[in-house]
Amino acid sequence: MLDIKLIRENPELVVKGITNKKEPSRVEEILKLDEERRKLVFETDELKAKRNAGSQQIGQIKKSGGDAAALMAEIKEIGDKISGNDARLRELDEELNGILMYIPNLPHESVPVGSSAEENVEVRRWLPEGFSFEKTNETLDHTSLGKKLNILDFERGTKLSGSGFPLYKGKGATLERALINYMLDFHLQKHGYTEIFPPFLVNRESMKGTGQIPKMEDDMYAIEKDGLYPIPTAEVPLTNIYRDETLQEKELPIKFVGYSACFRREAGSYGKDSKGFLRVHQFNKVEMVKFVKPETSYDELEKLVNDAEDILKELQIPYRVLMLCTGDLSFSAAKCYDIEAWSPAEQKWLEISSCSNFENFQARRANIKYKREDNKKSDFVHTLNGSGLATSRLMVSLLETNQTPEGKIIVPKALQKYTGFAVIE
RNA sequence: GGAGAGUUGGCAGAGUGGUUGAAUGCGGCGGUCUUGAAAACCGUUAUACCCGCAAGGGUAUCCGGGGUUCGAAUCCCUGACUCUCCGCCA
Repeated sequence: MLDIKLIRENPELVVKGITNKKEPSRVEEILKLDEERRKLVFETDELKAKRNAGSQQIGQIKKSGGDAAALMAEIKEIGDKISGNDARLRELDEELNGILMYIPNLPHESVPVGSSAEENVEVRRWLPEGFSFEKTNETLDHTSLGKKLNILDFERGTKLSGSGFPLYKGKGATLERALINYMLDFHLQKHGYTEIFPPFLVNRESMKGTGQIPKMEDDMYAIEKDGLYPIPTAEVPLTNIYRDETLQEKELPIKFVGYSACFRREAGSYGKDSKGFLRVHQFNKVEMVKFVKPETSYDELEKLVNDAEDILKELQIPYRVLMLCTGDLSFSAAKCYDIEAWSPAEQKWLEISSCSNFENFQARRANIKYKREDNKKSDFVHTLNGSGLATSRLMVSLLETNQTPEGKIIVPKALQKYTGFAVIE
């Protein structure tokens, strides 16, 4: 949520940011509603002041045994006017809020202006020693490998739940679990995060807090009977941990890491990247979330990306880091780096992590503040999050990069103590 | 699922429909005293919004939302949550 004051005072700046994000700007509408609202608030507050004074007077008259009927009638009239104004005010608030909830965060000034993914900027890439982009005749894709080695069963996953619900089997299941545990331990031990095991279903307020709702509502699963939503990422519970709370400055930065299953409807994306793990409705992800002071959030973003990259380096997975351009930036993000791992069989890069700084956009929605030590005032924190990492597409790259010409999988060294085996054959 | 009790400021806890943003205690902050500290004493101690250059003023907030009333922390309706007992259950 953007600060209404920012919109009021710098409308052209806001319009520019929204336009660069390829979102509809409704700033004119907002300004009009805001003005009407303020006028009405002023008028109504004055009426209320009058009523309060009158009511007190009535109390005094009654106490001293006088007749207050005339004054009571007069004040009642004011009261009726107030009721009318309040009703209109509620309408205005609802309307204004409704629009504000759909206004995206503004891109940071360092973000390249662009209209689509093609204009994202590659900032670096990392390749293991001796790595080659060449695809040999023997290179199998992850679905073939999964079938051949009997570790992935997409067909039966579909039988159970529908397409996009992968089923891992045998060493595949173990490998998946090992990957999750390995990544969690890595961030805990090497990067100093605190582990959270969150609920996988959250209420509507939480979904609003991080910005999934209302804009992306169609992409979310919903359990209507209970008013709950299966989380699309652990970002939602992890960030909402401090919803409606005020933190102390000395507590910051707070760094959480947590595993969750992630559920996404992927509405409207049928047919795109539908093979195997490339686009699924349920996947596993280890997510990092930070609450930081505003002045440090961009440094923290760089560190966050590095934390995610460290995993890939140790797993010897080729990857590149992209800075997203304004047009590809998500609704809530001010700046975002994507990490993409190389898929030898697909011969393309697959997004496996997205690390974003939301500045105070989420903190405003979720009302997460901190008390400053210098002036004792409270201010919104900045929130960040990044996948560290999503397992499904990582699994694609992991299986494909570590296959031998005979179609076996060599488990990366770092994972072996988690899997208990070194080869899948 | 059934029955009951509850939710008040950072915390504990009082509160009769009428100058209650809210007693009291603790904590926090500032000060006096002290070589320093403790103790004691004195003072202070929320948030949001609106008007205003400012000083300042106003409004709202006692779990959320609606209502009754000239006036609601207090009465009514509704939702959420917590606790106790019963039932069911991995």
